[in-house]
Amino acid sequence: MAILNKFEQSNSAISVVDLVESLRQEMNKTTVYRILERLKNEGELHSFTGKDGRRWYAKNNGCDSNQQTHPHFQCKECGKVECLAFEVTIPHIPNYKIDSAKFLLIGQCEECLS
Amino acid sequence: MAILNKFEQSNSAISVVDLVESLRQEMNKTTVYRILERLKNEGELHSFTGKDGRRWYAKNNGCDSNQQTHPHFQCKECGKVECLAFEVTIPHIPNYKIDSAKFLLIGQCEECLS
DNA sequence: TTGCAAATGCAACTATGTTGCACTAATTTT
DNA sequence: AAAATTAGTGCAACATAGTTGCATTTGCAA
Repeated sequence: MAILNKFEQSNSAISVVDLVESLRQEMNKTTVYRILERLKNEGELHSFTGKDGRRWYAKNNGCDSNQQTHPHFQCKECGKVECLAFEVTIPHIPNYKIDSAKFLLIGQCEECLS
Repeated sequence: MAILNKFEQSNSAISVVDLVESLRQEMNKTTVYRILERLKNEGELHSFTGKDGRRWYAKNNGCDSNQQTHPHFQCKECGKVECLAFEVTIPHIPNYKIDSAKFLLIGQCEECLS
């Protein structure tokens, strides 16, 4: 479907805001939200929160166990978000049960630095 | 001032929503937002985003350099957020400049587990 | 064709957070 | 002490992300 296409074409994460906007003529925003949630439940996508508290989605390329997670990077200048290609071990805390972790790095990307 | 008191009394982080609510009779929500931002700039507090994208604040107990950050933990049952008492090294990425990092662990806290 | 379930559209709503502007301290200056 | 500047507060209106209820459409199966 149209939404998955968007993720095939770009390797970056895409914000829900952008998706709703760019699909405005094809489908309703409620539909976009619902499809994204479905794709997440089906394991095609994963979601996380950007530096401003808005939701982003990205393709699931295998990975993401209970022990490991990959960080995301957001450029504070252009706003772009990427999945970083390495895994981080989720720390263990005595007496707590950790299900998942969100690791967001904020800074400047290659293009914005030059 | 009244807001700092709230943070002295509790060691957990406090969500802006809770603060606005609990101070409703003493001050306007705009004022709460502004004071929180000021305390953050002055280095008294730090802010971050909870699992649902809402903003939380917590006391600054020294620490938080450019190289290290402490993770936050949010209980998915009771919603409580805590600063974790250890530091995590912020990874270095070639050609990128990393300014800061947000590390949020999600799971169940001691009380909710028992 | 009929009937049912899943998917979509639409409008209204909720909630977080922001902004502009007026008003009120609190300080400083003369 | 009076006037003038500055910082802090309140209020209302706004902006935007995300959700919900309900009606309508679509697709598929009996």
